[in-house]
Amino acid sequence: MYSLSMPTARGPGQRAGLDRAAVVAAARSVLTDAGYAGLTMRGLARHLGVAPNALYSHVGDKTELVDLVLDDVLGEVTVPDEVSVHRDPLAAVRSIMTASFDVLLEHTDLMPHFLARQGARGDHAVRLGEVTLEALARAGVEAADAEETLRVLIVTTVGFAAFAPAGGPVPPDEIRASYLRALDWLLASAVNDR
Amino acid sequence: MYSLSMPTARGPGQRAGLDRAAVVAAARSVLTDAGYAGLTMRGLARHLGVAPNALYSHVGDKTELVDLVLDDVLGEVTVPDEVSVHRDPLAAVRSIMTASFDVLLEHTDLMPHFLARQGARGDHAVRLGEVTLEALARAGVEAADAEETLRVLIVTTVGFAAFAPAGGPVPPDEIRASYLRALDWLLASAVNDR
DNA sequence: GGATCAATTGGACAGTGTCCAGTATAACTG
DNA sequence: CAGTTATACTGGACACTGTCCAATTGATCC
Repeated sequence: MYSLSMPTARGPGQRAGLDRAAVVAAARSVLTDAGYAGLTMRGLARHLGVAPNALYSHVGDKTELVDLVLDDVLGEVTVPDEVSVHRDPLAAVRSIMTASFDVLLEHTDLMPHFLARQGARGDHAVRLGEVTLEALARAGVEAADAEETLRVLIVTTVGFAAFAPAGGPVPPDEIRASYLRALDWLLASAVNDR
Repeated sequence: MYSLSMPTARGPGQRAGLDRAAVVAAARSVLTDAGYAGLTMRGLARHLGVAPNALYSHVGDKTELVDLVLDDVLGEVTVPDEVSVHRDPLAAVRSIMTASFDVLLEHTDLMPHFLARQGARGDHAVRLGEVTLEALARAGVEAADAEETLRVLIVTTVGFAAFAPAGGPVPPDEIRASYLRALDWLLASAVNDR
């Protein structure tokens, strides 16, 4: 699949059947087993059997690429349906957050980029935010406070995910435990703080 | 001071009177008014009127350089003295955290790097951690829980600082308000959670 | 005063992201 | 179905980046 053979099988003008989704998927794959430092436009192009410039037909920028990967990752978070949000909104919030956390754990490399970009603005991220806001409202958090609470939850989730990479001094499961605890603390105060 | 004139005033071997501290200070200055993207070894060397390689006599790496800048920044946090820690430990914790937050606010660019490095390990950072741990213990947090609480506080502080850059969608003072609130929530739960 | 160590420079190496000008293919139009 | 237009892709380059090596000079120590 890597087309290490046949270095130049295509002349200029000939299509490779590339696709924005394919580029994002490949980037994500490279990212998982080579880390952020290992994600380079040229390397990615090599993996796709394509000249480096070809990527710029589908992605404006490396930054945008990483943004897309990030939202792609976020798309794997299973959002609780209306009824469960209605029945136990606090559990729904907790579920969204922990699910996001676990998904982000697989791409801790992206968290610094996430923060540098001041949060994800992709479709999936937006949807997660909306559902969470709704659940918070149902849980009894005032509309004005809900947005702030959401911000706190996001910062905490992303922050902990950023701290969790395997090579670090603190083992990931310990980080996860700390995260869950912090989440409990925050939610407890958020609903009682009025 | 920038020596834009006299491009090559020195031959090989001649000293420039450079210093590790001077390099760090210059890096910090560049960082404040050009951002992380504007901090390049070559540019920094130019500001110091020195060849790029000269920096490597005082700093092993760009990564190490940024680490040093970070700890230099943290050195500006005023640590509460023993007596105030003894008298009102919770206020001491809050003071350390908010002071750190405010200092980090001036270098939000560094926060992604901070997270990518999984925390600061410099002298100043260590000292802040020790004092905070002591204050937490005095506030009634068990030794085992104190470390976890400290971790939560750090992640929150750094995370919010990372989200605060001026260009962002949310104004900095609003971010700061959210941070203070989150801090209150966390501390309240941390001391009651036993 | 002579030897040793550290700071500095010139020059280079291997990368990086991204742009410009062509070329061939696909899609659209009449 | 023919002709035009938009788009995907390549070759090749540009302007960078961090960092290493060898040579040279200044400071330091005995």
